[in-house]
Amino acid sequence: MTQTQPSSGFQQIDREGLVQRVAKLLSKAIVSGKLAPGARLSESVVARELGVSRAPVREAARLLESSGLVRSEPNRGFFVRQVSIKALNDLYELRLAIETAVVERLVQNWNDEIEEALSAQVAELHRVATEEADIFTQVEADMQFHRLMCTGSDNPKFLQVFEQVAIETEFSIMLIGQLYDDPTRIAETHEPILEALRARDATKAVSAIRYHISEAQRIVIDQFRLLEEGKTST
Amino acid sequence: MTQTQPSSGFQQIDREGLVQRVAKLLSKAIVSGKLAPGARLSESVVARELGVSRAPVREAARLLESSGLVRSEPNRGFFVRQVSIKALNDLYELRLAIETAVVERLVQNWNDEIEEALSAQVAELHRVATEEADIFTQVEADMQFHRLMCTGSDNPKFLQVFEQVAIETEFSIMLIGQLYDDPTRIAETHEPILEALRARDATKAVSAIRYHISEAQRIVIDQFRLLEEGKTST
DNA sequence: GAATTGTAGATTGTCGACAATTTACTTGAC
DNA sequence: GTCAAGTAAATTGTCGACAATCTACAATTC
Repeated sequence: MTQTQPSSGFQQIDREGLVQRVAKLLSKAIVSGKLAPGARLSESVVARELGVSRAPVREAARLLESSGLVRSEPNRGFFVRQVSIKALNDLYELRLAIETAVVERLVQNWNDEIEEALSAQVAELHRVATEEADIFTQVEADMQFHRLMCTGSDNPKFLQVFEQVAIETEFSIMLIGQLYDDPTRIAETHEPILEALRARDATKAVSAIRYHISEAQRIVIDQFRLLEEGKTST
Repeated sequence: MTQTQPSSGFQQIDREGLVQRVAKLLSKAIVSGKLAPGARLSESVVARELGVSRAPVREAARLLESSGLVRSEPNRGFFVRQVSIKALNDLYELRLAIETAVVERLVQNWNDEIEEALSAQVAELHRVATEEADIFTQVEADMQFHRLMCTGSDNPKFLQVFEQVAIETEFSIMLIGQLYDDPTRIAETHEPILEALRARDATKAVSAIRYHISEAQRIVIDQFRLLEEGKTST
């Protein structure tokens, strides 16, 4: 039983392994562009940089490999995968396939708990759009909505796949966020999905999510193309 | 340029790392039931058993973790996941979502090369059904057909997800294979898919794959339920 | 001068050992 | 007898070191 202590007011201390922390740090460095795409990431350099041994770095790299952020070549090490226009396209195709299936299941096992969670998350999306300016918080909130949908689908495998592409997804949402002048626009795009789910209308929900993802796809690709053109011309 | 030497007749030698081999061995041990579901898999025991150090075992376990065959608890180690009826159901739901999207793309970028590969694989399915009795070879051939479809979809992420659930998929096909009295039946169930793809009929192809997977799902669940009942009664 | 072979440096792959943590058992108090 | 605390064995987490492999460059041959 995972009963929490009666309001001891203590926060859970750093109960995640070194491997996870290294992986998080690495992925942040990659999506933020600190590590150039295609660059070899040397185990010893990373290990020295973070002040740990090479073993946890290797395991973290293998973790990131399965989420597609780095690729490994035997006896040659790990390399940073580059996000290409095609890769982003492929990512959204995958998300379309997964999340379509997710909303279909969500309509089936819709209940108050899920409704509560998703509604609250849309509210949160509006809140962070108005109160806070931090783009990263907004991206996190957007991700969380989709994560909640996957969780609610009651199929852990959907969530698992989502988490695997989560980092790239996060990266792409960041691109979207930079495009919209009005941050509340992000929040609004999620409402039709929630509405269709509330009505338990499978057809409507599917087309809502398809529209949502396709629009995001279009925006991300456009934005990314601009970003690349700017890079090559400078 | 990856130009092959002019027919030197040499075969590529075992160019995969120790980690991959350990992972393959472990996964085989799990799906074959040698390692009981829920059992803790001790690093030192596995390492000693295979005659290697613990480091490659740990990395292999982490690899298997991302394919959902084992789960890890911090400071407690790795445990083999149990395949439940629900897990199999979930697996097939995921495959349905993925492979539906795959055939949709396959219809779009259909070409002679893909047609050749898939046709050959169906022929291979027939061959192993008649000539050889080895169930494992048949399962491998079945898997390969679906893998080829994912490859042909030209979206690496689909293939990636497929490979992740590959081991469980293999396990489930094994169950199907044991059910059919006539092994050629497996080969035949793949023909409607290929036909629809050849005709480049998206609607037909989607319903063919949906039928194929749903039937497989039904059979696997039934077979697995029998297996479990037999276990509890003995 | 171009291509091949040889060699030195660097990097990954694997290992055995020690530290940190968990687990199972024993001991003791009530 | 039950519960708690303490303790020892076992297991995982991390590390530094050595072996295997790759990369880059120099030397040699044609």
